[in-house]
Amino acid sequence: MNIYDISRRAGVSIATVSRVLNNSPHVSETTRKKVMAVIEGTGYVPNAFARGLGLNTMKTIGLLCPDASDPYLAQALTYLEHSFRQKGYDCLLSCTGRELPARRQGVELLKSRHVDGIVLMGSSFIEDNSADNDYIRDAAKAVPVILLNGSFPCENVYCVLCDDQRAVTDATLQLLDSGCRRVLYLYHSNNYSGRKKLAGYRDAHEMRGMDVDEKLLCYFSQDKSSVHQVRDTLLQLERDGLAFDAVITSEDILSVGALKYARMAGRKVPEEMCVIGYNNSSLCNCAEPELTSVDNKLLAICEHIVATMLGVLEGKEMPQKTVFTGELIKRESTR
Amino acid sequence: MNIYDISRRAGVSIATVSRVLNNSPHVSETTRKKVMAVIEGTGYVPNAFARGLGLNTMKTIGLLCPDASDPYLAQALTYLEHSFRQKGYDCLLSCTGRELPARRQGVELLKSRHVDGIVLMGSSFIEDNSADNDYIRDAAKAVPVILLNGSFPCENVYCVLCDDQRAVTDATLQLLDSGCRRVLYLYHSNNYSGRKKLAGYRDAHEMRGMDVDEKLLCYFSQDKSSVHQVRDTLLQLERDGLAFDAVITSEDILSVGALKYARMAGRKVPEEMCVIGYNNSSLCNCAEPELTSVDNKLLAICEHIVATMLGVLEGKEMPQKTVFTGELIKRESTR
DNA sequence: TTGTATGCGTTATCAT
DNA sequence: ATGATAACGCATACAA
Repeated sequence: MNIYDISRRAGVSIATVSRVLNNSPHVSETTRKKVMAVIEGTGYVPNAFARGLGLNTMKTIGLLCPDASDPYLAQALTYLEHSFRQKGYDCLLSCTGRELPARRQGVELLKSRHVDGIVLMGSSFIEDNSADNDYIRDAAKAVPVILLNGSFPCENVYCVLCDDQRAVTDATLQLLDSGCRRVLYLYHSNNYSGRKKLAGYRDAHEMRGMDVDEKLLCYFSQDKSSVHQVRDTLLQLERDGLAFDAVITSEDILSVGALKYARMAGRKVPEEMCVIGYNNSSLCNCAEPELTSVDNKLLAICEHIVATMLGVLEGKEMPQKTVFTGELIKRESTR
Repeated sequence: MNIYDISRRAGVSIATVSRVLNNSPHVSETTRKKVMAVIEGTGYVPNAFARGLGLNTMKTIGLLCPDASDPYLAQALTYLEHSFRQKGYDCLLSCTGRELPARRQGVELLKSRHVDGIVLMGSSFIEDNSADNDYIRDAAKAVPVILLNGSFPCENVYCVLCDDQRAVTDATLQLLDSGCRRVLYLYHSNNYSGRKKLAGYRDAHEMRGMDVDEKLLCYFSQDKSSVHQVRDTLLQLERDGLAFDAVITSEDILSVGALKYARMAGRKVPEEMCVIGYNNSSLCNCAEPELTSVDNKLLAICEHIVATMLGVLEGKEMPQKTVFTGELIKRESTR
């Protein structure tokens, strides 16, 4: 069943059928009704591929997601997909992992499928070595690219993010001002966002005239950041004589590990030790005690991403960079 | 840059370029090299829409996911997308929520985009009222449909699932045989899978010659199933005089709520009360104490879904229904 | 082995 | 207001 069949049955030309389909104003009411009747009677649906070929778009957004099973990214995925679909765009998903070659390949794939725009989800996309970001610059030449939680000044690349540095500063100050003296910092990324958070940690100490003990900065590689790994590492640090009375982490999951440590070491939270996570993910309510965490405004970020993408696709001028402010959500793991 | 440009620059016909592109054997090595050189020199990529129009496929699988932020479905999403992409198929994602009209619309959308196959993720797709499943029968007339954790006998619909009933029976027996006498059952779905799990709970009691106290069956609606809601409901049940010494739930998240209750009520887990979840999701390690849960073999299910889909698309005969057996993963919340 | 011609199902540009 | 026809870019049957 194609447009020719419809035109034949309705006794009009395919041009008229097409006009009815795209509700062009240049159709008489009578013929419109006649054609619509045939369309509904046959259940005809226009062929999306042919339409795509003619218009050079299938109204599709490519979502590049390092890991859809990460609660934070899964939440973002849900928000983005929902909003885009509401606006008439479908989402092509590509879970590439965090390795550069795979990400590059993911972008290549999306480009080859002629998506209308690409969203890079998460701060892990920007590499330090500028040349390693060429695949993004390249993609931006073809379609608008939007970064979720990343900063990358480039034509046709738009950035929507949270001020991580300030958010961590505020969170750290909260710890210091509530009496904590040695705040352990756990992180598992050295990328742009990761460095910003670390800088926030340092800022807070500087603001209170305190030196940062570099031994308090504890890095976990992505694959070694399971709850148990973190717990065991902290137990070991304690045995090695490292003292700390608070923990702040770059991700909620690391904080859950810290809470596990506290329980095993018999340290009361928050009385003897405070913990603050980051992302305000669904883990916060599941943790015991429930986790104080930085809400980095994911919903607002996602909505802004969709609005920006649609604006760009409509040819409007859109802000290259939009920054939201994080907010500390206090629960049971802090005083 | 299209196939005509390439053919002109290479001094051959578009047919030859096409042959090179699809590595047909009927091309001399010299011309192949000549054409490849031009292709690589220009960075030409064939237009996916035109190709789709001609072949009537863009090698795309539609994933219908009620909620990508659910840890279990997010995990499935990751597995499926990864496997499909490895096999050369891209995934179009549609997070429709759990309401019938939206799901119906989601299927419609995927069909209109001519996906090669559809995966319905989760047991919430099959309605009790047979007519309400017509949209699935309808979709199956156009493309193969695969159900993740659902059973639906229908031509061109394939089912891959875990034997939930038996898994819950085994889990419940484990509780009864370790001395628990009053096992509370928390669930939040009355669909096919939900009823199977409940039946498993009843089976276990029957096998041990015990009657089921209907007051121990506690339903939570999807939107009222937050950790806190569960905790508060259990506190109220206890105040109302309902006695129970174990909890088994249809989802891990409900078990987390039960653990929250235990802590607030001052009941020691597992000494005074045991808890078993379902799905063996990432929440299990985050909970305190860590949650014993039924592993329903998600990875195996997803891999089998992909294999089945590819088989069907290649015209092979594939099993209509494949059942995996769940496995109880013991952690700290049981004796 | 290579080239020519046609179909795929739309949308858009002209005429009328 | 409507119709004829040309793109759109590829795959492929058929011819050479």
